[in-house]
Formats: sequence, structure tokens, C-alpha cells
Amino acid sequence: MAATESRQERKDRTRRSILDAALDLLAHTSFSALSLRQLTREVGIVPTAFYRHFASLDELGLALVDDSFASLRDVLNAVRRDNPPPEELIDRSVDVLVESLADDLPHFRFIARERYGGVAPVCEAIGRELDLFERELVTDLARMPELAAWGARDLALLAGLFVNLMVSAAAEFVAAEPESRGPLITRLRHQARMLVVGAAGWSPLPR
Amino acid sequence: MAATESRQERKDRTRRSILDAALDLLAHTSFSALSLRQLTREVGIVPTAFYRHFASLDELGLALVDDSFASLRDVLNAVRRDNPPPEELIDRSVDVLVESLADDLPHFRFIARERYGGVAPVCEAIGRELDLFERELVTDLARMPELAAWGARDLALLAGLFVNLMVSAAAEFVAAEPESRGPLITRLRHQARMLVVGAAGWSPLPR
DNA sequence: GATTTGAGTGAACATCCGTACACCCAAAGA
DNA sequence: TCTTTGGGTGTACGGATGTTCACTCAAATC
Repeated sequence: MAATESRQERKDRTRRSILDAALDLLAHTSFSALSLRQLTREVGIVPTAFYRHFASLDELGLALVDDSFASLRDVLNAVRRDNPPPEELIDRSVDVLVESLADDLPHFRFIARERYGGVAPVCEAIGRELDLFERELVTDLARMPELAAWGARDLALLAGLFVNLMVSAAAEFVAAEPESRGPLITRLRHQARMLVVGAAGWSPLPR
Repeated sequence: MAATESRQERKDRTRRSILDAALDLLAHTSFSALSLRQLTREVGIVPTAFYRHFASLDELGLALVDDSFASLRDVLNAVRRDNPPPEELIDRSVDVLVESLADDLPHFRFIARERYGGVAPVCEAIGRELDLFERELVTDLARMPELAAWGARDLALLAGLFVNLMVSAAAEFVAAEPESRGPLITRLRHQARMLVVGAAGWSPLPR
């Protein structure tokens, strides 16, 4: 523990603790069932202190959405930044998603649970973030040689399928027992390939 | 109101009322946040009376899963029974799904919300039902001429993509404003076609 | 060094929660 | 007709909930 701590540092640390405690509790219940008292008990502060950081539980929910998507955006943008050949971009993206899944589990669990799970502002915030991913994916797909002839609307449909797949796969991964997660990942990889290569050009898996 | 009512009729009616009231309340909150008292208040019975019908709230959840999938199974099986040409089966299934969506909204909302939404037994029950759909879909797909050469594992991957699409689309439909539901349906139709025809054989949409 | 600021405290509140228990009374069964 | 059964009632309980208010006391500002 640091000998002294600036005021802002302290505040940031507590805020972080609240977010972490919330992610922890949300492994067992949904956000709409989250209790302020239980949350603050977990953090080690008194119920009232929560309001120094968030105006309401809803605002906490929005902060959790930001928190959850922040790191994922970073890794995906890192993939784009080192400019892989277009045909590898999907595989690379799936790879980083899988990596993120493993060590950011609470964040993904939160998103999977709350995607359609009750509290309207949170659902909408998640929806907006996913739409953003979808739009970025459209411009990525447009660069792929096989899809160069496609119109924007068709690309959007494919991107939608892709985002659907990613979200569903993440949700299943999070819900699965740890020992059955490996198969889920190879399944995700195959389905992603199936999507991008296309059913007609799809060749049966080896072995 | 009926002049007289058999004992069983009365019980069934109350049970139905509980299910309906629950579906109603679950439009606003998630199942894990459902309050027994609020529920019974809605039904018009005293809290204790609930236990004459269900041993616990969890059991209510399972009953809701059954209730939700029952009608959907019926309509999908009806499609299969009148034996459409294989290449039409997907379109027809999408059609009946869309129809069911519109007039069974509370059921689909429940499933969308609780698919990954908190209470373990409910999530698992939904997962089992969806797995069942997936397996049935595999045998349907196997009959399609374009896919005759595919292996069982590849068919399973495609079926998984399909079920994912259906569930996500239903969830988005349920969450959307009524006036923006039309576009979602045509989007679903197009994506379903895109999946089954396959990306490589996919020809850009007319217009 | 004196003053202001603000994160965290702690008691108190009204309200809701799930469940236990004894009870009622009409339908079902003898 | 008398007895049993079982859906529904009413009260009462201990405990958890969200929010209020006046407070402390160290860091930040002057």
C-alpha cells in the first residue's frame, strides 16, 4: 500500500474497485438484480459513498459498458494498425477475440448477459457499440479481394452475420465450463471461415 | 365467468394467469430480478398461493421456457409435415418464425432476455431447447441438394450459424421499436438466404 | 498556517422482500 | 351425507433494500 496517495488517485482506485466488484457480482446475477448495498459491501465502502462516483446504478451500467469495450477496441485496432493482408484480417481478429475472451472474462460475461438483458440504457449502449463494430467491419470487408464487387448493403449483411457470430460465441464461451471451452473456440474459427469463404466455396474440413 | 368450475380447471386457470403475469412483468425486468410478491399481486392471489403451483421461482422459469418453446415447435413441425421442397424449407421456416415473433412477443422476449441472462437452470433449459433445434436443422439441411455432399460436422456448423442468426434476430426484433421491425425482418430474410446460398454463390440483391 | 473541498462515515427511515403458520371453505370422494 | 382434500387467505416475522442527513478528517487551495 502506498504511503501517501493523492486525492484523485484515491478516487480513481475506489472507482476501479466499484467496477471490479460489480463485474464480480454480475457473474452470479444480472445487472437489474444488482443490489447497491451488496455492491458497496463487496467494495468495502458504505452505501452512500457509491454516489460520490456514480449518480445512479444505471450510470454504473454505462461505465461498465465502456470499460468492457475499451480493451477490446484497443486490441482490434492494433490488428488493423499493423495492416495484415486482407484475407488474414478475419483470422487475426478471431484470434485476438479469443485471446481477449480468456483473460477478460468478466467483461465479456457482462456484455453477453446484458446485451438483451433488462435495463434499457445498458442494452442500448451495448447495441451502439456493436453497431460501431459492424460499421468498421464493413470497411474492412470491402478491402477483401473476394468481396470487392459487393455492394455496401450486402457487405453490411455479412458484417451483421459476423458480429452475431462473435457475440453468440463469446456468450457461449463465457457460459461454458472451462474444460469445454476449447471446442467452442475451434467451432468459432470454423464458422468464421465458413462465413467469409462462403458456403459455396466451402470445402469440407480435413479429417 | 363460468357459473361453476371444476377444481382442476380452476388450478389450470390460475397457473396460466401466473405464467401470463410473469411474461408481462418480465417485459420490464429480468427473471433474476422478478419478485414473488409483485408477481402474485399482478395475478391477484396472495404470495403463499404461488407455492401451490410451483415449488420455487426457478421452477416457474423452467415452465416459462417450456411454454415459450411449445408453440414455436408446433409451427415449425407443421412446416416440416407438409413436406416442402428442401430448397424452400428455410424460407418457409423463416416465415413462420417471423409470424410467431409478431404474435408471441412476450415468449420471445423472455427467451432473448434469459438466454444468457443470469439464472443458471433457465439458461441451461433454453440452451437445451436450442440444441434440439440445431440437431433437427442438421437433418433438414442434409436433404438440401446443394449440401448433399457435406459432412455431418460441416452441416452442424452451418446449422449453428443458422440458429445463432434466428436467436439474434428475434432478440433484436423484440427489443426494437414497433415501427422499425419491418426492416429487421427483411434483413433477417436476406441474411438467411446469404447463409444458405453461400457467400461465393451469393449474387447482389436486386435494386 | 488557515480555509475550503470532497471522499467516506454511520445512524435512521420507510418499504419491500420471502417464508412460516394457522385458518377457511368449496369441490371431490366415501 | 359426512369426510377429506387442496387452492386460496391473512397475519406476522426477521432481514435486506435505496435514500436521507448531519458528521469527520485529510488533501488541496489560498
